[in-house]
Amino acid sequence: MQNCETCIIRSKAVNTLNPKELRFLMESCAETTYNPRESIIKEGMLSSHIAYLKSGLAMVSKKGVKGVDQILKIVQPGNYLGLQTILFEKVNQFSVTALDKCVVCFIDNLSFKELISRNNQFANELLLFLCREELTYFERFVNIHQKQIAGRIADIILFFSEKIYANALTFEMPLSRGDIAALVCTTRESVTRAIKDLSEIKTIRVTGRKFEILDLARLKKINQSG
Amino acid sequence: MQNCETCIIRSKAVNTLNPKELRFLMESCAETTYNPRESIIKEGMLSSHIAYLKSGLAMVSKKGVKGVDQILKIVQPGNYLGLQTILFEKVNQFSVTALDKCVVCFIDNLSFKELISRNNQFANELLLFLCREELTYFERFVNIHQKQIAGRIADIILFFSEKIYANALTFEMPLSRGDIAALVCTTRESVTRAIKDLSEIKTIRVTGRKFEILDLARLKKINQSG
DNA sequence: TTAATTATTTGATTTATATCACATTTAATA
DNA sequence: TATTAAATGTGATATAAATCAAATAATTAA
Repeated sequence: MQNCETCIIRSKAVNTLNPKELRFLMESCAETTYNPRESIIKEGMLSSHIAYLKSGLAMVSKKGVKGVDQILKIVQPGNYLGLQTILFEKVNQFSVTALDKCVVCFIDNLSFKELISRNNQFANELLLFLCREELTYFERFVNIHQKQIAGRIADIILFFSEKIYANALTFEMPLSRGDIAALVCTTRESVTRAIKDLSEIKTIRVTGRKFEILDLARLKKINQSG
Repeated sequence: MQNCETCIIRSKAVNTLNPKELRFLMESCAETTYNPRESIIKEGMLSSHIAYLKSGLAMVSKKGVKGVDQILKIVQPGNYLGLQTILFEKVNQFSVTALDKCVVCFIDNLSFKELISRNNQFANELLLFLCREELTYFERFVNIHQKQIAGRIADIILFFSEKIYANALTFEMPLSRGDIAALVCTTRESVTRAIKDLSEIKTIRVTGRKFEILDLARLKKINQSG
């Protein structure tokens, strides 16, 4: 059993719970640690719990018609993972894989639903969470097709720099070239070439998985212009 | 003021309201009728209401980096339109346009939020609605890149036949060739060509906007195989 | 350390689709 | 009904990116 009362990365939703509800949550909560590349949620498997990422970095992916996995998003600590599956209790509609060492809290579906119907502030926060997520997908959907590969690569480099590594200009990319391809809807080879192109015009410097942004303004421009 | 009490296309969420709450909803509700191609919600404009599609067909679209509008989805009666904007009260993140003659109910944001916090069954139904929507987007996102144009066109023909026109094999397409392009992420010309290709192998017959499915099995196969 | 995988890079080639330019049909308006 | 405008179709061409194939580089296992 976890101590949700002292958890420092509690979700906004959990923050709305009263002491009694929080104890109820604690009693139906279990914490697990994952190594990099370990599967946290497996698409097609029976789902019984909602996952909450306490620490580490994870990715959400889903199989398409060709059987190839596409990465839907990178998840940071403080986010729910299987929220959308509350509906389809039966099977997971996507996979979640650890990129770092990850600490994940699991809450069983039933208890989670119980909290939703008990506390409407809790439900409200979840609503906001889902709305925000959906708008992010809209953005992503609309842009991924209107940009060519260099633009999309610029986009994810900026994403990691800004969103994941707090505006660091140098960072270690947790994704392989193949992962990046699955994230921006292209092939491994095209990712390599796009990175090479961006390097040749001195916008970035890349050695293996170490990424360094040399010309932030230009990178942003490439991201915008596609 | 509308009569929500007798509305036959009430959302599952609204069905959870008690008589008092329903009256509250009615008092903050206004109904408007739109002609085909009329704008119901305009991206970038200040948003103050949540829209609910009572009848007709509408499309949700959003501008990408290139300034080109992409169609995110086709909305059928019984669905909320601006739900995701509850968060960003300021501006609409997408546009909604009528395809048919549409009847739309508007509820002001504040009253809607009030209902969420008053009735947790209401909030719960909205949660389920958003979850279902998100899973649909996942599906769409993952597949649109793994299929080539013929497969995507097959997909939307099947979508209209099955989902919009109750499995009718003959139907009037409410979208122009350009709209279809915006929906499946391609160009007007490529849509024309794909339709021509499908027609030549006698899978469909198309005259103007009249679509007829001749070989359903084959169309489904093309949809699956990409 | 060496061998054996696995990941990445690079070049050559192919292909699906975008783009351009123009013809034709259909719908809207005077 | 004639005139204009908008939507659609069609061919030629260009191009971004996929695919194929093979060489390096980097990990992992023995």
